[in-house]
Amino acid sequence: MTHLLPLADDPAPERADAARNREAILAAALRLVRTRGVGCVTMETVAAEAGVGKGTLFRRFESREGLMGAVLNESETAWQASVISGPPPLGPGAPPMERLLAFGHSRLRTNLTHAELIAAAGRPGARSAAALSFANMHVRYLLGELGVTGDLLMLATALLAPLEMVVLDQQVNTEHISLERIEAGWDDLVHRVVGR
Amino acid sequence: MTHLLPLADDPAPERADAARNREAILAAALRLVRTRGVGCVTMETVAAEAGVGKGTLFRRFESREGLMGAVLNESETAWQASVISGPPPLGPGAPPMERLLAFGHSRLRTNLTHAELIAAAGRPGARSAAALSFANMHVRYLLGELGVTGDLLMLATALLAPLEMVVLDQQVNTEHISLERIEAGWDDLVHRVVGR
DNA sequence: AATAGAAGCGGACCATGGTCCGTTTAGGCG
DNA sequence: CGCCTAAACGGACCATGGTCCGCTTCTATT
Repeated sequence: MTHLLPLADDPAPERADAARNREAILAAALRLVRTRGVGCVTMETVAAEAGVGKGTLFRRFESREGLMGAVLNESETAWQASVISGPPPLGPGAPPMERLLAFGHSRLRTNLTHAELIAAAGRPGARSAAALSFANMHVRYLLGELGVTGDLLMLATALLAPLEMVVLDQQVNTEHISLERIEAGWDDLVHRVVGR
Repeated sequence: MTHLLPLADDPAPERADAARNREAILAAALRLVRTRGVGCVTMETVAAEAGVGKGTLFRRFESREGLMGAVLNESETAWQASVISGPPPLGPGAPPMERLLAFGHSRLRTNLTHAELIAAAGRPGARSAAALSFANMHVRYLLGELGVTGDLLMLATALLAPLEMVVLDQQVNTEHISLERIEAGWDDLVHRVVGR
C-alpha cells in the first residue's frame, strides 16, 4: 500500500459532461413534476426537456423510481436541514419532548405534501439508505434525551412507522380521518412510548 | 318499493361464463405465481394459461396489481380464518395479551412470507378496504379486552404500522435486523401502549 | 498537440401493462 | 324454440419503462 493513495478516493470521479447532464436532468424533472404533476411525467418527456437521450436518464438514475427518488431527495434534504439547524421547536433549542412532537407533525405534513412523489419513488433503496434512516437517527437521539431506555432503534421505528405514506394514505383517503386526529393519535403514542 | 324486491340484490348477478373465467384466471395466476415466482408472471402468460384473452383479465381484475391483490387475498382470507376461529393463542381461548402478541408475530411472518406478492399488489384499495381493516378491527377488540382506553382506532393503527411491509422490508433487507429483535421490539411496543 | 482508451451518449429496439371495439354468447321472454 | 339485448370476450393496438450497442467526447499521458 502506497502512502500517497488518498483514502476513500472515488473510483471514478464523474466526468464533467456527465455532471452537467445529471444536473440538467434533475432540473428538468423537477420542473416537469411541478408543472404537470408526477403522473404525467414520462421518462421520454424528461429526456427531451433536458436535451439528452433516454439512455442517459437510465444510466444516471437507474429507473423511473430512481429519478423520482432523486427529485424527492431535494426537498427531503431541505427538510433535514430545518430539523438539524432550523428554528425551534423543530430545530434545536426546544425541550426534547416538544421537539419530538414537532418532528412528528412536520414529518406528517411533509409526507402528505409529497405523497405522489413518494409513491412514484417506490420502495426505499432508491433514496439512499442514509437519507431514509436520518429520521430514525433523530428520533433515537430525542428519545435518548428524554431518558427513555430500551431498544431505541426499535422504538424509533415504531414511532416512525405510523407516519409512513402507506399508513397515512389508508387513513386519509379511505378512512377519511382528519389530520388533527392523526396528529393527536401520534402524540398519544409518543407519550405512551416515552412513558410520561 | 315493491315488497318482492330482495334487499341488497346484486345489480348484475355475474354471468355463468364470466364466473367460470374469473375462477380459471385466479387459479392460473396462483399456479404461475407458485411455480415461477411473482416477478416472472406476465399478464399475457396468465391469460394464456387460463385460456382467455388478455382483455378478459383486465376487465375482471382491473390491473396487474388488482390481480395480484386477488391472489394475495386467498391466503389473507385463510389467515383471517385462523385468527377468528383457529387454535389459541392466535385464535380465541387465550387471554387477550397472549392473543395480541401471537397476532403480531403471526402477522409479521405472514407479511414476510408474502413479501413479493404484497409488493406486486401495490397500494391498498386493490385489496378490499374491508380485508385491510380486519387487522385493525381485531387489534381494537383485543385492546378493548385489555381495558385500554383512548382512541383505539389510532392505537391499533400505531401497533399495526410497524408490521407493514414497507417498514419490515427496510429492517430486514437493508438494516439486517433479526426476526427475533423485531418481534421483541414489537412486544415491547405493545406493553408500552397497553401500559403494563 | 497528438493519441489512446475509457467513459459517456442517444436513439432504435424490445417487453409488457393497459385500452378499444367489433364479434360472440348467455339467458330472459314471447 | 327462436329472438333480442346486454354482457362478456379476445386479440390487435398503443404507450411507456427499460435495454443495447455503435458512435462521440472527454481527459490523462507523452
